[in-house]
Order: sequence, then structure tokens, then C-alpha cells
Amino acid sequence: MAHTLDIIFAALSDPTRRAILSMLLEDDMAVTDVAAPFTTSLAAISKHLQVLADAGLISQEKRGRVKWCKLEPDALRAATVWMQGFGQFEPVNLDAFERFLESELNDTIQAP
Amino acid sequence: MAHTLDIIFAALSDPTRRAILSMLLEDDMAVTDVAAPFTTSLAAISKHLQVLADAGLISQEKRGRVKWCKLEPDALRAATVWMQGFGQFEPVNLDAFERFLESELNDTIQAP
DNA sequence: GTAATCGTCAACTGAATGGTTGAATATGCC
DNA sequence: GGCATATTCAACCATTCAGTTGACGATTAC
Repeated sequence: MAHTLDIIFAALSDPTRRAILSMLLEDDMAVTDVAAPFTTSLAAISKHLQVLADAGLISQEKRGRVKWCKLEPDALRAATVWMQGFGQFEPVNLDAFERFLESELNDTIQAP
Repeated sequence: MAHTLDIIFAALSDPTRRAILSMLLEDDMAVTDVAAPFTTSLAAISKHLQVLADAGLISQEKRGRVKWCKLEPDALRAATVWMQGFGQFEPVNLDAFERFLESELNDTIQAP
């Protein structure tokens, strides 16, 4: 249990990995396509994806030579529950969330 | 922004630090008292508290020779909002949360 | 004043992390 | 078969992290 939270929070602590999760929020993607917007090497992104998969935040399925990455939002439940226990926040404003995500993506990913 | 989430999630990824936050949920505490249940050194706990303070998750105020540590749950808001965007979870069951916290504390802190 | 208490600092260690490059392994295409 | 594409592996490097121990600066108590 504590073990799982360790790994989930550690996975979320990296901006590249959070950016990847945001990208996968829109659609499943192949590893190469996930890596495309980043300046770091493909191997580095592959490692990040492994970290996310170990945390249960994404799943990966190989079809042919392409490995598809899929968001697994349920893995965030334990972490969300843990955090909500420390303060009751009003319901999330999803519009604000989307604007926030967008600005975080812009900070993390280089413009083409 | 992304910077803040980095630091908050990294702070939460350590079980000792999460245990400290749980302890502070009940009451403000002095550094020495925070350290008491742990087997690690006082200096190590002092460092953990600095990490939590840097993340804004606690505040520290020195009165006399005692430094008091206080939970600052609002710092979790940004992180909670970020995570909730990935899935709409039902309202938190606080009883379940308390049981969970207790079991996590028992896993992290040595019985006297 | 002197001694005990509270907490941090400094220097060190071992392990983990994020990154690189180049080779290796599959798989698909012609 | 032969070549291109997709992804990971292996080895390496620099940095960060959690922990230790011992010394040190404050503050309180006697």
C-alpha cells in the first residue's frame, strides 16, 4: 500500500512524465509518437514510460512492432484519496484544469 | 507551476514524509516529537521536515528553542486538482481514509 | 555560570535517478 | 532475402537523495 503510493507519487514528480500522462489523456499513443514532441532521446522516453507502467498509471500493449500506451486513470485513485483526506476542496473546475494542463504542457514540451 | 508540482509530488513520494504529514493532521508538533516514533536519526527527520516545508506542505515556527511544525493542507490543492482531472472519483469515504492512514502509519513507524 | 535540551550544519556514504550513445531484437514492407 | 522502422538493452556519466555521525549555536533550567 505505502509501497504503491511511493511509486505513484515518485512517477508523478517528473514534469516529462506528467506531460506524457496529459498527452495520453486525449488518446492512446505509440512510444515513438509519445517521444516526438520532446527533445530528449527515445530511450529516455521509453524509460519514463516504464516508470509510468510500473506505477500502474499507464498500460502498454504491443501490437505488431508498435507498443501502444494507454492511460490508466484508476491508478490515481489511491493517491487522490490519500491527498483529499488532508483537506476538503471544492469540486474541480475542469475548464480551469484544461487551461492549466495546456500551460504545463507548453512549459514542458518544446515548440516545433 | 510545474515546478511546484514537481516538488510537492517528490515530497509525497517518501513514506516517512507521508507519515509525518499524517501525524501533523492531528496536531502541531515540535521537531523532536515528530522524530520520536521513528528509528532514523533526528537530523534525518529534520531534513524531511525541510523538504516538506520547501514544498509548502508544512510551516515551521520557532518559539524559544522549540520549532513547531504545522500542516498546511492548502498546498495539496494544486496537486489534487491536477490528479482529479484524470478521472472523476466518487466522494472520499473519510472513515476508510482514516483506516488507511492508520495502517500506513503502522507500516512506517516502529511500535515502541 | 554551568549543564542539559532543541535543532541544524557539515562532511561523508551508498543507492537511485535521468540522461546519453550505440548495439541488439523484433516486426513489417517490397 | 534485405532493408527500414519500432523499441529496448547495456554501459556509462553526473546529479540527487536518504541516511549517518559529530560538532556547533541557541535557548532554557538549575
